[in-house]
Amino acid sequence: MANAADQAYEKIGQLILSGHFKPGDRLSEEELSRFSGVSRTPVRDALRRLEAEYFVIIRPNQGAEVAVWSARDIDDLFHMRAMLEGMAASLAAARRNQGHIDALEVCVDEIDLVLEARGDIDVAKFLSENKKFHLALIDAACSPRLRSTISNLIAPAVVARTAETFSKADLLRSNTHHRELVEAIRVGDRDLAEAIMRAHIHTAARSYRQEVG
Amino acid sequence: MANAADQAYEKIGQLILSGHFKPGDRLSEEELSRFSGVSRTPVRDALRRLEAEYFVIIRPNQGAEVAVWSARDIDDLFHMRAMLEGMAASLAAARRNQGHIDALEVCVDEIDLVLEARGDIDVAKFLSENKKFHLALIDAACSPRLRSTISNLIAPAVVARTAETFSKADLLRSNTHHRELVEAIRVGDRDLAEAIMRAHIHTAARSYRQEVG
DNA sequence: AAGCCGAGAATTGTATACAGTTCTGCTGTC
DNA sequence: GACAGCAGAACTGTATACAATTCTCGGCTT
Repeated sequence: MANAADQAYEKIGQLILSGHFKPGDRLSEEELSRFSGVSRTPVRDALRRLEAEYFVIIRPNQGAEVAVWSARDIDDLFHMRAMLEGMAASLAAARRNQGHIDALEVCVDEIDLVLEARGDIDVAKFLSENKKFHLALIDAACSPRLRSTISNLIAPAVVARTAETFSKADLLRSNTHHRELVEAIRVGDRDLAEAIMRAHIHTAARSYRQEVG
Repeated sequence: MANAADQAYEKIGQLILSGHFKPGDRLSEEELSRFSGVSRTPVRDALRRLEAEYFVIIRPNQGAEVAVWSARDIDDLFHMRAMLEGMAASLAAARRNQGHIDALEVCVDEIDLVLEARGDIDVAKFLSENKKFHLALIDAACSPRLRSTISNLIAPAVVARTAETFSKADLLRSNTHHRELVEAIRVGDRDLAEAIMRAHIHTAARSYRQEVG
């Protein structure tokens, strides 16, 4: 990481994901400063970013704490993603651009490579490639506003962990969705693209609920 | 305003809205610091917030500039608001809570008071009361994640200025929508509440387009 | 003449010192 | 014994000094 703020952001995120800090725990700026090895200034910067992603909650003059996610919060999150990423898919189909479509295809191929590998699936690799696909789709929508809004929704841990308990069949189906989506975008079918994306997210939500909730 | 960061936030927002800084203009931290009368630290804080609301664009190590809004950006913004505030209306109808419904009603009554006043309509007052209604609706949805996401979309100037060119008939119709919406929430009709809200936002988008675009 | 290069200036990023607020726990009162 | 009130501590918020990066512009090379 280039700058101190990103460094702090990464470190704090890890500390939350790893369970070192649990939901509801107080986050002292000085303590985080020691953990991340940078001063309080970039730590504060990182905390504001994490607040935007709903990782932490900041109360003026009263510091930050790790956000508590209720089942309802997670349902709402998936619903929002379904709508907004559905919109992104629709826009991508409307404003289709060859470069962006090519990028999407590369992502889908990469995910297939991970899934076709012999032995156990590299889940971490799948997750990062999957994230790339979703980011590429947002870029294909050519809407900076939509991009920044969705980015804040994708970052949360809940999302990053969704696939950890997926079966191989689930993962294969997921990438089939991706292929169908890219095809719908290529031919410019907005409604189909949007519908596929919504179904894709709602499927993920269902898997998550079965596993966790 | 209590703290320096809010002060800077308000001042910078005013400078952009008033046209002192135009889209694409560079925003120097030191200059903003002089304008707002606080040091660079809270100015930086304010700039990050304004970035989340897409008022400004920040490039690492290269400073901030006033964001340029294309017609497409504004269309997308309205579309996003229609979906998300529609979702909020739906949730409010599902999770209906008397306190929140009462609050909504107070807002609608307040707006009627503004509209029924003799002489010219106090547009500023209408706008602030209208904003209160939309915020009260978000609260009624009882979804903190949705709340913070929508808040970032409501803040932009484009939205705040939508009603400045409305006719009195438009404003009356707008509040009629509000009343119908509250009624739908009261009886727990999620679909109706969502549909009314979406129509309400799309109506605003149409008026905006006729006037500006 | 066009373009590359580098020193200096200007600006952002970070650390640290200080100010202001909130929290804690004791004390005194009823 | 319960509770209000008040130091003192701990923490967040802000200002300022310093470091690192980027920008500017004159001079040099081709």
